Amino acid sequence: MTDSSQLDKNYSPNDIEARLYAEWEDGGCFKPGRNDGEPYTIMIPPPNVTGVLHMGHALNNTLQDILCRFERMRGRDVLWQPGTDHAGIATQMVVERQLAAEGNTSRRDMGREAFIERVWEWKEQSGSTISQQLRRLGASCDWSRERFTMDEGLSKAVLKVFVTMHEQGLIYKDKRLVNWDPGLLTAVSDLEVVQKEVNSHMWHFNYPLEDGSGHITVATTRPETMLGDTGVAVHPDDERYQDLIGKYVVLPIVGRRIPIVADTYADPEQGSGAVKITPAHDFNDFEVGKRAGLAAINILDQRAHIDLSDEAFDEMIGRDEWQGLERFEARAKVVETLESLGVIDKIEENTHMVPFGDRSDKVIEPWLTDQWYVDAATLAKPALEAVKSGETKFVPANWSKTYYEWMENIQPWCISRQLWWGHQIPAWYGPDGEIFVAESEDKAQAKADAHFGKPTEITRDEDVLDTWFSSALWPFSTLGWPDKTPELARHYKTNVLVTAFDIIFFWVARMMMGGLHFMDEVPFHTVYIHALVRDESGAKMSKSKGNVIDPLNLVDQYGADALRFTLSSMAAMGRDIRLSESRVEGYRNFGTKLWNAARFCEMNGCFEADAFDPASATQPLTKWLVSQSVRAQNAVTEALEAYRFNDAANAAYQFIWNNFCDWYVELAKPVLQGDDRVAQAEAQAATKWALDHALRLLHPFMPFVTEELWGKTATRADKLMLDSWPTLADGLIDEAADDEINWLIEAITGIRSVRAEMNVPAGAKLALVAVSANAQTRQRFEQTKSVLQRLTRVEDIQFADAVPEGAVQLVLGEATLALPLADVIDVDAEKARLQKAIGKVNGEIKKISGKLGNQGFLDKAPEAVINENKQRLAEEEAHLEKLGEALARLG
RNA sequence: GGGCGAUUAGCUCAGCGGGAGAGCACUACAUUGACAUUGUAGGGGUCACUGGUUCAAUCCCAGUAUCGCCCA
Repeated sequence: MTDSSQLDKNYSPNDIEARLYAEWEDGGCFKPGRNDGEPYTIMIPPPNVTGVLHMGHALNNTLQDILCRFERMRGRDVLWQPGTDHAGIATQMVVERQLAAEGNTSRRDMGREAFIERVWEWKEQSGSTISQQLRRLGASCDWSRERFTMDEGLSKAVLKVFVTMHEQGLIYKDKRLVNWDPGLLTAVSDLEVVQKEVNSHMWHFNYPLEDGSGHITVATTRPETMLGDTGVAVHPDDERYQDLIGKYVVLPIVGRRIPIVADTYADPEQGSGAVKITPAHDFNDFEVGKRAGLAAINILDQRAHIDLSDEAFDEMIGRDEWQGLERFEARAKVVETLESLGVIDKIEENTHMVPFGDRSDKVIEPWLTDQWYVDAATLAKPALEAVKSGETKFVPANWSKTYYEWMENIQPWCISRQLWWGHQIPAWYGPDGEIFVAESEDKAQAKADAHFGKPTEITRDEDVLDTWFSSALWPFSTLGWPDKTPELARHYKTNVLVTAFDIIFFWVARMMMGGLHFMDEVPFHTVYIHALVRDESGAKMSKSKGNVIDPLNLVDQYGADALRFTLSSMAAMGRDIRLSESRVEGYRNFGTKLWNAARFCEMNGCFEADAFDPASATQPLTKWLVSQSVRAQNAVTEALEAYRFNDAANAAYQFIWNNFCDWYVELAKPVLQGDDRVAQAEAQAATKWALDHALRLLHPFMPFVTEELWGKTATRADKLMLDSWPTLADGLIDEAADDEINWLIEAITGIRSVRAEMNVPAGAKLALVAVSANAQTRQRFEQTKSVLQRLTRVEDIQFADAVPEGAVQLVLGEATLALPLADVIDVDAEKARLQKAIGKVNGEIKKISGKLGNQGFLDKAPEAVINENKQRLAEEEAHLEKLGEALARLG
């Protein structure tokens, strides 16, 4: 046969992907509202606008796209809402770096307005990187609805939420310790702080007792903070210090008189058991200070330089020497000074955890400032309840524990940031500091004028809100809230949030709180938590380790489909994914396999075949194909419904490669290429039908190659992505046809196996003698003769009552298949082969009969299990007998 | 310290109360047959260890060891 195919010999993803994506997008295929199906909605976890696609995004969005394409084909009205968040700190840093590189003025020189204008310019030029990259993965989001957290509409939502929550007392201003980044000069969230192990020292200081009766030794990793010490704590039960509680020490250098207090925070096992308390510069000390009524004295400015301008230092001798020292210089000076005072007990090597800003890599300072807070504990209650009651379900369920932990221990959420890029806080201050919160300056002015009884000048709070404040509103602000839009009514609550576990705190928690408070309904029905993608050796991918695999690089090399399939086939629940490139290569080959199966169809006239009605198949092989199609469809569907992406992908893979390509196509060749026109027509129709079925089942995983083949294999009314998901009835499964084809497969495999084991040259044609075959087996041989001969290189099939001399024998059901090999056979090798088989069967028999000989088993095991074992035993015994006979014949 | 999880073939991982699986790698054979980005066949496992529950444990429970992650 000549290569008559219109299809190229190989599938070339690079040529095809961009074109198909444009066709989908331009054709409006991603938009909701194409049908009146039940809505299905997924909100993308908005990537950072400065972000570039990494493996985590690739997995996350592949899974979302699989769900969207699956549900779209099932007739749901799908909205996958895309967009990005404005990433306050990250974006501001990017632009500031750009300014610096250009040798331009800093943002402070430039002024707020000009700077923000500049950020918007950057956003217009570079802000759509990740959106473009998601397109390359095949993501079927509705880009016409793309949103950005700084959009006008979303900003309106932010204002409304802030003002409302302030009125409700859920947003307030407070003076508390925050994580202060002295590099970026802003408060940052707990989640933006990374703890790193640092080799340093533990310094032990002797603080002299005020009464001159001695000293108490305190240990610290941060000597410089001693300038702000306002107490020393010991454990109330610590016998060593019972008489010291309530006494005072005199703080060296400063001269401050500070009390020794009892507090369980002091750990008797740690160091000396006594701990210095610096409430203004340590989170734990702050709590101790509150309990013991100790003052909090701030000793650092915003850059973390020493600032002793607090009145507590008014009496201090030599205060000026310290003023303005950088914190680490101050540390050295404190140690040096204490040394000269002779109050250092000892200095030990010590490794401990130090907080660093994840963006700035500067050591974070707990710092006492005025900030805006959300009363997260109050909002967390309904959010917690919603998961406990099952209104929102975590998949896998054990992640709900992580969520509970977080929600139950939630702290007030600091939402103000000392940045310019972001939503400026809608709060204005009167001359006396009175706060006016309103959605616009006019309204705030009106409030102020009313308050003061005359026109009064007000100034706006300089700070902006945490990016997550606007992200928390994402599931409804993107749908038009606070306006009552049709989209909001139709698509909230959303069906599922797909995200990684490290984002549970960022996303899930905050969106749950926001959604419940403002929509009175949870934002998602289900939260699906997927794995983290690691490198081949299991390490988290990071730039500093240099083990980052760029997903787009893999897309270039192997195609988006191959990457998507790899990720989904490895996306088992609750596990990490170790990505290896060979796996991606393997699934690229899978795409090629499918492609060539389509070429085969074309070359065999299947493209022009009539429509096939699976219910009216007549040939066992076509019936078997239908059965396999039904089983594959059920397996993929059930797995996707349960978010078992790996099972779904593997079911599709197995159907296409093993069932369709390896067996069906091979078995159908004699029919497709034979003379029986009726059988041929049925086979052609069935082949085409099954190929379409395969394209549908595989589409969510490999959208490009399936769509391309869909278009190439027939004239279609519409795109595959808009076609329907198969829903074949279970009744189409034909057990009898399955048995027959399975028998055939077993026969072929058995004969091939014997040939290979006996080193029969691949080209050698053999004769086959079926001994003691019953009527059904004889009939099967007659029916499948041509394909059996073709696939096993058997020339002739005969039936006999006795095994001929010098034959290799294999047992198939009640029959023994003999391959006369008189001239080639190695009797010893054949004996060894049969003995090995006998050994295997004997092992099985021993195991099963052991079970059946156990009275407990017979009494307590379910009847079905007992019967199954009895049947297996009978089969194995019959098999053993035949093998024994075969061995005996060899003499 | 609190929590979660892992340990199954050389590697990466599924499975999970009743017959140990996949992909890759490996070995042998096959090259004008849809496809060598292939096909056929094969080797390879005390399912970490120790107890317990059960008629039956890779699977459930407890403990041990090793490794990971999250929170403090």
